[in-house]
Amino acid sequence: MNNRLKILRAERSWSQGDLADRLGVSRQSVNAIETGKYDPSLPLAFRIAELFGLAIEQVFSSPTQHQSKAI
Amino acid sequence: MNNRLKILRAERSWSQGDLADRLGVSRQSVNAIETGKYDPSLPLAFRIAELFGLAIEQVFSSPTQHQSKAI
DNA sequence: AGGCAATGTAAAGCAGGCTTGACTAACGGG
DNA sequence: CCCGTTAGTCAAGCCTGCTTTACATTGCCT
Repeated sequence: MNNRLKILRAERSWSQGDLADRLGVSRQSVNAIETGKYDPSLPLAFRIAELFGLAIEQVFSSPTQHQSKAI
Repeated sequence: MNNRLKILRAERSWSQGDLADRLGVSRQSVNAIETGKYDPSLPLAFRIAELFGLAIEQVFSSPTQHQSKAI
């Protein structure tokens, strides 16, 4: 499960701690999700998508889905 | 976290066991998700959405999002 | 050099997702 | 009436998401 969290966060110049506060989770959770240690729960995935104003599919990509190679 | 799993499943005339097989989880997991006992993991939510050809947001609705009252 | 912010990482523990196995109840078909 | 299918539920156990605390590293600023 890849995700664009690090990019979206960097676009807004937020630290991992900033993002964690906005999501109501710990900084370590944000770091673990960004570095692919584990996947967020579905409710947290919803909060993340809402925070960035995107659909879940635009933030996270299932490994079973094929990726578009270019933007 | 509400979901339309039961409706989507009924539209296809699948039993909980059928759906569980297609998703690669147990029948009890499907039942628990349908009856709101717990939320699926994000990877499972992706598999569910893909199986029905819908976006995750079209299957699950975050409690923080306001629902449309009619279809 | 020393201090601070940001990131990465680890250990221990709690909460929640998911499994298997089993039991119950409702239903329709022989 | 019995049988098979479906659905709901419970219990025990395992694995994963998430927490807190803590430490190491890098880079920037005085």
